[in-house]
Amino acid sequence: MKYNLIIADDHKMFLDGLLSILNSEKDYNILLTAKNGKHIAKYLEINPDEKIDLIITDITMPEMDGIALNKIVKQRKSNIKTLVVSMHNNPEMIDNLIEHDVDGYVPKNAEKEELLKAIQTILKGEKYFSREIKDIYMENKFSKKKDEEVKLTQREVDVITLIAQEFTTQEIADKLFLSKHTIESYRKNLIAKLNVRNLAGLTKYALKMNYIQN
Amino acid sequence: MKYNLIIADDHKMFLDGLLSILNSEKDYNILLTAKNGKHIAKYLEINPDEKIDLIITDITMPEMDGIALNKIVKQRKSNIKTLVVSMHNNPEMIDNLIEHDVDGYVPKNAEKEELLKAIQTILKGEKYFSREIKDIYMENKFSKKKDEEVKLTQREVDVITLIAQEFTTQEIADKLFLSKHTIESYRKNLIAKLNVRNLAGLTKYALKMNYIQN
DNA sequence: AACAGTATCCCTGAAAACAGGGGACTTATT
DNA sequence: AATAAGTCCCCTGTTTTCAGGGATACTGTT
Repeated sequence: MKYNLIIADDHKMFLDGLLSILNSEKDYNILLTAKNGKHIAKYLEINPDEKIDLIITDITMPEMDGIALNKIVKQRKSNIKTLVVSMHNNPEMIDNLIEHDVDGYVPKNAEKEELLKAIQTILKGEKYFSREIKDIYMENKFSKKKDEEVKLTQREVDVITLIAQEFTTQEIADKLFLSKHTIESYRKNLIAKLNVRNLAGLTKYALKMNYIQN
Repeated sequence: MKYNLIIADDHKMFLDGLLSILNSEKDYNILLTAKNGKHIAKYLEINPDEKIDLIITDITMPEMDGIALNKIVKQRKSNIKTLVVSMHNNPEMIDNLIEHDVDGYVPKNAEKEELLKAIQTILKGEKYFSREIKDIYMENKFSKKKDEEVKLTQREVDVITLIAQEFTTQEIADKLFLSKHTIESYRKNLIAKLNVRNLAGLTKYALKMNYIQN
């Protein structure tokens, strides 16, 4: 029985590379390749019952990035594994992905042997993170202790994301179908929670956490 | 007679992809692959008489990047062609490379057919630039006026930098020994000049321009 | 001498942000 | 059953931002 794989990467040549690596392995069947997460999300929606074992995805892609894709996949509790292959190695992204239960993370400059090992490990039901990624993650966790870790709720993330996109309180209220008072409360709480002084601080936090792109 | 190619890319998986594409073409012989420009520069130094037809290179690499490598290759007047394959498409890099007489530029999200076409075209002695790259280059050349409009004065840079650091108007006024009205004027002008809506927009601009670090 | 650009300061008035409270309802955890 | 956490709404004020004006003065260029 072959494993069914899906790959998302907007760099076609990289995709070709991945395909040539995986096609020479007889255990893997590539179901689908896509240049952004949206295609895959749609595919999952249309084919809810198809057996999909693993989605390999880049992080930065147009329309829907790997972080959003992983989130969608993991929210549906469908036992589809996810492996991120990326050249980005910033701690917040890694943190975000691990918190959303990604199954593995391999940098793009890894050897193909490592990629194959990662895939095998994940398909066995274990996690696989490259040494480099683990180091970055740990380093980040240790230095976080100083600044006392803050965790935002989903709603708070929604609000700060919109704030950082330059929407006014009233506009955000309209978008989320809430009262403007509520949004004001959220902003107030966010400023207190994140220990910043104003919009500028919230915006920088949102950027650091990759809630928005710049 | 086969063509001799050299490839430089620090992403090994991408390198694998490129190799698998080129190995299935019988006209090309891969002399060397390297994960940065320095290895190649050294190789050229040691083997000054070897027939090398084309160097395919990424831009961002550790130690010596593709821009520096291209510069070295083109300075020695050795008739070695250079093709850049990159995911970066910022106008300044493209400009720089074209000025240093690179022979071609293909984005990493191009199809493999386009890559092969680029290689063939360059080996015939012509230049090859993807439509996308040409567009960015032209857009940049023609819109110089627009850029000048968005140029900030030193004082404006001072103010936006402090704004993005979460200082209030009064604090900025104190720091710069100005009236708070002046700072308000600057903020107003900045918002108009940069075509943003509020503090969040200014903050993002300051980050993009590296006036502040995040 | 006229002009463009920059830097500085001021005004009004409306809109938004911010500080610092309270309360109610839902869901998850203990 | 009690508690905690999260979401949502509201109030009273004060401060700040923001839009749209105008004004003076210095500098370098034409």
